[in-house]
Amino acid sequence: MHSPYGLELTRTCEQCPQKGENFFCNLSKSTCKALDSIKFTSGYPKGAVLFVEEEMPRGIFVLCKGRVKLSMTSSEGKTVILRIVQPGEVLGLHAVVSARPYQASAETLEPCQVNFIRRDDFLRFLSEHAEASLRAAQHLSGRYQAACEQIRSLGLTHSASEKLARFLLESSLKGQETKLGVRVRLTMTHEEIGQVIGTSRETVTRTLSDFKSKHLVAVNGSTLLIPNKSALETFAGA
Amino acid sequence: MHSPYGLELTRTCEQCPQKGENFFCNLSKSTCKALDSIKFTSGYPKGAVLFVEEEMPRGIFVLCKGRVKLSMTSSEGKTVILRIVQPGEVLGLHAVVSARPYQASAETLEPCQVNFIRRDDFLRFLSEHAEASLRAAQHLSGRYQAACEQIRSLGLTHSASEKLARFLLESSLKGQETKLGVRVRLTMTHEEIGQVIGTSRETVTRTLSDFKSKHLVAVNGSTLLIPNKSALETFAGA
DNA sequence: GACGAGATGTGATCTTCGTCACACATCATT
DNA sequence: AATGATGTGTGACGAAGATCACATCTCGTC
Repeated sequence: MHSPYGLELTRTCEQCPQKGENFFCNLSKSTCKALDSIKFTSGYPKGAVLFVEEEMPRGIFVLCKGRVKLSMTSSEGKTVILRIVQPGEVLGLHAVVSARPYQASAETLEPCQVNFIRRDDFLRFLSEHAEASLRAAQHLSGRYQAACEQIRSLGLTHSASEKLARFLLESSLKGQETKLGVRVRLTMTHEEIGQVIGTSRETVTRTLSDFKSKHLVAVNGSTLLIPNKSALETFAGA
Repeated sequence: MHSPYGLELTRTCEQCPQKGENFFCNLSKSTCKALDSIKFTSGYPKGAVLFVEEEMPRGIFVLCKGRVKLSMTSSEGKTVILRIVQPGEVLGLHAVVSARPYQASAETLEPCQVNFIRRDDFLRFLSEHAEASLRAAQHLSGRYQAACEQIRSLGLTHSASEKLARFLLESSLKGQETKLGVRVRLTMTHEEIGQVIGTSRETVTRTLSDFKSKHLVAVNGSTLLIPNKSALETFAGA
C-alpha cells in the first residue's frame, strides 16, 4: 500500500505543535516504516464524525491536519468536551488498546487529513515493536493526566470564574509571549468553552466580560491577550 | 533480593477481585521473575501516605492487601476522590511512565501491604519486557476510561440525585445478586461519597434518605441493598 | 448591500445546593 | 457507665448559576 503521503506519520511530527512529544516522534526507522505500511490516509470535511461513543473501536486515527472535537453527550443532550485534538495527536488509542467501546465522539471542526490504522493491524504492530508499546503507554499517561486535570477543574472549583480563569491560563500555554502579555488564538465559541469547563454559555459570556472590565484579559476578534498572567492566576485560586 | 513473599506479585493476582485483569496477571514466568527481583515489600499502618500530589515519582506501588484512597486537594481544602484502590491494583504508574509529578495523593484507609518498585528499575524492566509495556498500556487505558467516567459524572449530570444514583449503580457492579436485589458492602462515609461525586456531605445524606423513602435502596449498617436496579437506573437518567 | 445564521451581550427569575448550626447515633476506649 | 470522636439526620438561609427571553453583532453568501 503506497499512499501519496509516504512517511506521512513521521513527517507529521515536524509540523505538529508539541514537537517530539507525540506518538510517532523519534521512533526507529524500521518501526516508522512498519507503521507507514499499515496506515490508510483520508480526508474529511468539516463536521464529519470519525466515531461516536459506545461504538466498538475499528482502529486508531492520527490527525495530520485540522482540529477534531472529542466530546461526550448525555441522554438529555448536555455535552462535555474532553478536548480539542490538534495535528499530530492520536484518537481512539485507549479504546483500541483496551478493546472497549469509545467513550467519546470525535467530530472534525475543520477539513481534516487523517491517517487511520485498523485495530488488528495496530495491535499486531504494537506486539512486534516494543518501543511502540512503551510509547503508547506514555501517550496514554499523558491523556490520563489531562483527564485528571479536567476532573480537578470540574470537581475542585467553587465558582465559574475560577473555572474560566483556569481554562484561559491552560490555553495560554500554547500562546506567545509579547511585550503586552501572553497572546493566544482562541478559536472556541463561548458555548464550547462552557462545555469544557462545565458552565452555561451565558455564564461564560458574563464572566469573560467581567474579566475584561477588570483588565485581566483583552479580546480582539479571536485573539486573547492576558496582560497580567499572575493576576489571573491568583483569581484562579491556584 | 529475596523477600519472604516470593512471587508475591503473581500470587496477588489470585486474591484480587478483578481476577486476570490486573497488571501482573498472566505474564510469562520469566517476566514475573524479573519483576519479583526488583520489588520491595513493605507494610503501612492505616492513614499512611504513600505519596502526595506534585511530588516527583519515586516508583510504582502494587497494593497487595488493604485499601488506598487516591485524591486531589485544592488550595482551599476541598477534596476530590479519584478512586479507592483495591488489592491487586497499581498506583503511580502514569507518573512513572510519563516522568511527571504525581497528580494525586495516596493514603491508606486500612493497614496495607504494598510492593514498591523503584522508578528506574521499573522503566528498565518495561524496556526489557515487551509484554509488560503492552500490559502497562492496557492498564493505563483502563485508568483513562475510569477518569472519563468521572468526568461524565461531574460534568454531565444536572442534579445531585443523578450523581448519587450513578455512583450507587457503579458500586453495585462489585456486589452480589440476591433474591432481594443487588447487595453491596459500602465502606465509604457520606463525606467520602460526596468527595467522589462532587457534592456536599449533607446533600449525600439527604439524597440517600430520599432514595430510602422511595424504596430505591435499603441500608443496613454498611451493606446496601438495591431491590430494583432498573428503577434506580431510570433515576440516574442513563 | 441585503439576508440569514450563528455568536454574543444582558436582564429577570427560579432552583438547587452549599453552608451553618445543632441534635442525635454509633462505637471504641477507659 | 462515662467520655470523646466520628458519622449521620435535619432545618433555615442565601448565593451562585441555570434557564428563558430577547436584543445586538459579525460574517459569510447570495
